[in-house]
Amino acid sequence: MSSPSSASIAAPAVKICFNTHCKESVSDHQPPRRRGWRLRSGEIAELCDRCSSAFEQGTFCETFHADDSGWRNCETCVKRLHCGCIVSAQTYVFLDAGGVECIACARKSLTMAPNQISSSLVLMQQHVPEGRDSPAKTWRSIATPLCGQWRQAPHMWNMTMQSDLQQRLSYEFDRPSSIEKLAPGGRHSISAHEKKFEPERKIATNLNNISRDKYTHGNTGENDPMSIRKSVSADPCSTSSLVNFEAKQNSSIKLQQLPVSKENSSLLIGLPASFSSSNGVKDPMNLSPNQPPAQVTTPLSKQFYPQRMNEAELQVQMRNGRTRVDTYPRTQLLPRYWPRITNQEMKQISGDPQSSITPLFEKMLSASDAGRIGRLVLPKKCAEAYFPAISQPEGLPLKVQDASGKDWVFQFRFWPNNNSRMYVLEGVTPCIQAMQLQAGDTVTFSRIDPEGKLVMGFRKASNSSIEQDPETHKSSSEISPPPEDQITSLVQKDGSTTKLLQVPSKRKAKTLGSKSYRLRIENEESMELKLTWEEAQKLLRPAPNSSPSIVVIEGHEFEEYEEAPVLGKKTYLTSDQAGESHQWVRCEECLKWRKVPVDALLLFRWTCLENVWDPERSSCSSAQELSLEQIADMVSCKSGVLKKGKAKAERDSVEVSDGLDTLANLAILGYTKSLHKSSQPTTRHPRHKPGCTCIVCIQPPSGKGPKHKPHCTCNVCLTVKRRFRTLELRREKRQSEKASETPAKQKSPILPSPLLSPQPASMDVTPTGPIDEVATQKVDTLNVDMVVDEASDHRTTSASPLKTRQIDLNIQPEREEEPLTQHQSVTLVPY
DNA sequence: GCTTCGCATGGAA
DNA sequence: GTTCCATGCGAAG
Repeated sequence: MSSPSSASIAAPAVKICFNTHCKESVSDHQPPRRRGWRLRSGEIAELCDRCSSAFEQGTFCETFHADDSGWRNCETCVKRLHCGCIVSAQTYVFLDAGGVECIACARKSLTMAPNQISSSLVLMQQHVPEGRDSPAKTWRSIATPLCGQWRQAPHMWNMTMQSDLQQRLSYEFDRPSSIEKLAPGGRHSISAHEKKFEPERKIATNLNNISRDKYTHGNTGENDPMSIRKSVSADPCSTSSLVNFEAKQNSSIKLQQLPVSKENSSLLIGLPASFSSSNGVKDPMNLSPNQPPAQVTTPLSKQFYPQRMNEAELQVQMRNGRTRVDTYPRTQLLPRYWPRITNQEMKQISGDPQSSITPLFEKMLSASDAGRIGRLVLPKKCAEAYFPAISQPEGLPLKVQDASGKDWVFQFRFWPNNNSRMYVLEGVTPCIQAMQLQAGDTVTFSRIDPEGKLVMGFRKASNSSIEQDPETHKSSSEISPPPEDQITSLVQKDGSTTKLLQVPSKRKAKTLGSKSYRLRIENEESMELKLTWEEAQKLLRPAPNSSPSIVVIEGHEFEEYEEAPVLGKKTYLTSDQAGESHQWVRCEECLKWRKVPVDALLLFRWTCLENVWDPERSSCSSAQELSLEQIADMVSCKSGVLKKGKAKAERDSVEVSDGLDTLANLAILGYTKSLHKSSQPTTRHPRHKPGCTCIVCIQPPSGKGPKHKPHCTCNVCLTVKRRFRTLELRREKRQSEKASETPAKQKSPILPSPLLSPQPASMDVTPTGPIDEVATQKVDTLNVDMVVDEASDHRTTSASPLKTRQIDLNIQPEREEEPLTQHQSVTLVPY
């Protein structure tokens, strides 16, 4: 049985209307109006007058396919679309986020955001089988240009397919000799990556078959798309099969910025050239084991392989339409590496219509990256996708322009790592310092074409404070001008600096793992934890509304607080010429410096309104006493002093730093609200100095130090024993006072008491036997858990986040593995 | 003793 | 279970 297509094509003299629902004959003198849709073979379906009219009016499917499956609605205008046949294949596009959109709406979208639609839509149009929705239906539809392509969720399926197609097509069509390698089973290897995406492989395999068919059937055009089309069977309603080449060729959707030769555009749009290792060693990113060695086609690649750029390769580039760096499926990168630059910004940067900027990727600097080691770890996929392939660990120098227009040369190299590679940029310290970047800041890599210049922008971490949830990002019309700190500097090819709007995102916080938690804390502008012990001591304040009790230990009188300390406001102390000391503090609101009494202990977010000592300057509108110079002197002087003494201070404080970190983190983690409350004069404990024997200072750091024997009589043990007894007695007294009014359901997570029942579940609360014995046993291991607990009196309610927060001042990593016995596990509660 | 380099390790995705 | 990557750490300079 011959198909309609073969009938119409093979026997032009006696033509029947291509519409299978129609048996009308078609005149030989075919007027244009009788031409219908383009077949996959490249021919145009020939229709009778009636069908042609229906087609031209866009009612063909409604007329003839009304009962067929595949009807959907345009996501934008809700118009009914038949997605089940080739007739209407050009009237809609698949959306990245799932669903379909009519071509009219798609055009509008394209006008607004050409780049973000082009490739994905075309690819989807081409390759997505019928009825196969995007696997990522939860992704938000791209509604506005400013939502930008970089904010789109990845379309893994689409991307993977693209990658695979790229491999195969570039392999098959770029290489005249490839015919020998197209024999069945001739595929050399299937990567794990491909195995994961078997459907895509099938599609690509079908393409393989097309190609093979092309050759085996003796078509002559080496790269003639038409010859391929002819080899494709034409089933008018089989959009589920293979590739709709016409979708690309005829669609009004054009791939922007893609120089595509007319002849091959339908086949080769989006196909990459590829970098390859200079020595021919296969790079993981090389597209095929048989990939030609040097399809170096990008301007960027000129920087790396100028000698390899020849006319033939340029032709390849032109044929392929896009360069390797352009076409590497960006969505294969982890979202945290997606560059957050919108099309608008790119236009703004490129300025010159002949040039364009291509955001490549970005990376938030880790502590290691920003540290003095001078190595910036590059995400592997980014490095392999956007930087030149390197085969030797030594790598090669890479010139990158920074935001100030200065050129930097980094060594782009890798280390072998777990059968893989770890890519780094070496020698970045000067650049990072010049940009004043630190851990948590983000560097962005982009490329300006046609120069191919690599540019390195940056974004300070302070953006995080204004980051929005991408789920709630606004449409273009709602977007207001960006705050200044959302602007990233980037350098144009002429050296001038262009400011880039950085689309806020919440991604950073999401991608920060626990390992990076400290990093995040460090980025909290308001939480400057990069403190020496002495600095931190000055900043610690008793929790608001907590009243101290006095305890005397070793002759020292202590104020004990039952709540965790909070961080106070950082201030500067100065002395005037008369020798009088002043304390200077900066208002959180107006940033003006105010003078306060030396002994004033201020809130973390102190403002002028709280300047009770100087009514004239208790408003942000009041003038500042200090000149800018004086402020600069004061700050720089103090900072300098701090830095000078930093090494020593760190050494001095190392033994308590862990406890301090924990204290500080604690204050941040759960009690930021406390920071805003008033703080009263704090502990009378003398400043912690070397030699201090307080319970904090005597702790060995992080599990270091000798284990204490059961009958150890050292200062630590004696102190702990004493304190435990004191605390226990006090607690018992308190609890007995409350016993009558507190339901038994109140389980103390802290300490046992005859008045408490049932037995607490917490491991920290399982002592039995005499207090002293328990205390001694606890001291034996010196696993002193300082339970920061509101639970002493009214604080035993479950609502308190403090309840379960523990500070282990004697951190012993191995402790977690040690099962606590009933006797061993007891918690001391220093107040 | 300090810095740099290269690799190893282990937590996170 | 695998891969990635932040960071630790020892060797070498």
